[in-house]
Amino acid sequence: MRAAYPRDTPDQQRVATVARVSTATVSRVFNSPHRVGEARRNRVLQAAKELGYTPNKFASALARKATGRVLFLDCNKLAAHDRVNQAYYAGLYKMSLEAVLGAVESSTYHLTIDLNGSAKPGDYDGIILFDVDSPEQVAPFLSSGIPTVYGHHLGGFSKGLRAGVDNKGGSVLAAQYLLDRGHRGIAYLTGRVPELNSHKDRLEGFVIRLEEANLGCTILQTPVGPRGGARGVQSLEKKLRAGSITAIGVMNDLTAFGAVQELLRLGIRIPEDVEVVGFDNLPILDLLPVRIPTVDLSLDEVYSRAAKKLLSSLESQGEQEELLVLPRLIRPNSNPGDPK
Amino acid sequence: MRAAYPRDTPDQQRVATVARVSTATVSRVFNSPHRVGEARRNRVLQAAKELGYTPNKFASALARKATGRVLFLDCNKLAAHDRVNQAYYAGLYKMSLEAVLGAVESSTYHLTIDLNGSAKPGDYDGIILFDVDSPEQVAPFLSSGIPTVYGHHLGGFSKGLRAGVDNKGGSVLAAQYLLDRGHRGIAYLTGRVPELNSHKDRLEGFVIRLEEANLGCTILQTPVGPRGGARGVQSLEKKLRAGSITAIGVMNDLTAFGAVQELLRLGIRIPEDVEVVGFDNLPILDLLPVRIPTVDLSLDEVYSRAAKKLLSSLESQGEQEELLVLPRLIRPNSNPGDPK
DNA sequence: TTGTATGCGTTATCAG
DNA sequence: CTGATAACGCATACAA
Repeated sequence: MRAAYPRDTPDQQRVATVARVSTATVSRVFNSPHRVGEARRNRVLQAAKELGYTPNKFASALARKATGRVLFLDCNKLAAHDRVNQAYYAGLYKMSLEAVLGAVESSTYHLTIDLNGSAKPGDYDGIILFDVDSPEQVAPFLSSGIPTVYGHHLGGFSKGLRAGVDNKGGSVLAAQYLLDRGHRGIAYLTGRVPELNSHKDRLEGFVIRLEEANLGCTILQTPVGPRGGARGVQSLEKKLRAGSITAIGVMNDLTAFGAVQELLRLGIRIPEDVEVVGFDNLPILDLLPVRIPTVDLSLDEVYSRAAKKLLSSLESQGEQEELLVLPRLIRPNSNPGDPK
Repeated sequence: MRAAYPRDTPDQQRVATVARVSTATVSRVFNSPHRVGEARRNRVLQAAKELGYTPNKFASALARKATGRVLFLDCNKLAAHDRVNQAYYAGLYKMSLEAVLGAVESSTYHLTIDLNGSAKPGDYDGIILFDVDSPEQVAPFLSSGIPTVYGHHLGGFSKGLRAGVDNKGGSVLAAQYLLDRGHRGIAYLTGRVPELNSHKDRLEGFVIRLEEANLGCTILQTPVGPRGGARGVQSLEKKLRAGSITAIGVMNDLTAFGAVQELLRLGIRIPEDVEVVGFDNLPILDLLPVRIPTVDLSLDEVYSRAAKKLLSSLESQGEQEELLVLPRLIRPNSNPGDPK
């Protein structure tokens, strides 16, 4: 037998009694406050506060004939050879999840997560797609009629509610950093271009900033990951030793990790001889004997906004805006563990 | 105005009609099947299957006067100096979450997550605590009367429903591996002993296995993390070069990472000269130029069982058993990305 | 603007 | 073992 636990949670009726109004008014105060007279509204809010009342989300959803649920779905499905790398991004997932949670928690909706992709639209009032890869991936959700918002690399996407990282802008920051440090011979390790939006945008932003400074850029396409980074450095070795290249921008930290390792192995000092700047702000950078700058995606910001946008579009059909968050540069001397 | 989405989900009434029974009977079939006659039960199951019926969890919770929610709370709060290391464990969190989800999903309960610790018991019918650290941490939950299950390092815990990793057993596997490889001079890097259960158990298991083989063990206490691992190796350098120590067990992979790096830096080859075995099966091991064996916590198994245990104890007050899952050794030649 | 009354899908009580 | 029926807490026509 299922045990019953005393739930002293006050209900709408209690609040209504205390506030000397009807339950309908209490409901209105929480759903369409503007439709309630100020005097009564204040009485209700006061009573609710005193009693510690929170609307029961389940009953709410039931009465509304809605599911009352918002889905958070991890879409991160890359090519098979990238699967192993995904483990390094779990921290970003967790951070994003936390951000979404903060927004949904305070609404009348419940956050539901799905990690294995077995979710059907229709079971949810709203959907948040994490780390989508291609338009085909989002299409079924958008056409389902369920309000959907997705993130976070938006290069090739053009429709629906979406929030993302300004990869181009982030790369501009990275290039800017190297320029400020006085570098003139700069190389860039790119990856899966042009298939991957994020890599393409990052490359573009980097090159653009250098062009603005009337500088060229040695672009090298390498496999993504530590091994690719090492290989990239090997290709550049001559120029690095000759001093014609003194800085390297890398498309992500996983690859930057390998690049740094290889540089050190070759006896090239960082940052004295060569400087490297990464992207993603992955914790693995702390495993290197030297600190390098990187670009933080600000995914918490991205998904917090995404969630809020979705929730507000659940109230009124919103517009199909795109929302871009500018990443922030993490300097090698700053402590990544610091409070933001 | 909130849009209404067509939910063609069949309800209890539809199933009841099709099965020619009352709604009460349908409810019983899904909650206490044994209280329904076989003929009718089959009719109901058949109808439910045809219609694709799933009980509405919200209505269920409402009628039951319960919250209908199960909480998954991340308790991982270590000392400040360890905070930075936590980022490496996000993957384990995600894996555990997925396991819990799988179990809860198919029940009439909803899984709710809380990442910032602002959850109050009483808002939930059941609670799953992830990665608890000390008995004081769980005490308020246990005394709240809400069924609670916690994991996953159970060394110092003695009450309540719990599921955990057999750290001792895992360490035995690690030691066994080194013995099988013919090593006789073996060292062990331990960490925060005796405060941390996991470290204590791992040390114990390792030493016990060596004792059984009539071997001693050079035990070294080092800080946890890459730097600590490097320092440990430095302390052992003479013995390593002399060949009196040819293998090192380490309390976790983060520390093992540093140990391996330092060994290689010293020109000591792995596994030819010295062999290292880690613990936790963290993906960062792939960032090393050599593969080392490690011990996988099987947290998916742990938390899957934990969730099932909790759910069943929600039906009937269960016993306060402890559940221990034996980790599995990951050999350096096996691919960690392989399907289990 | 406000209150009354009804229903949302399910479980639990009670009578048969 | 089974069926009718009353909650569960809330939102929303509808009436006032």
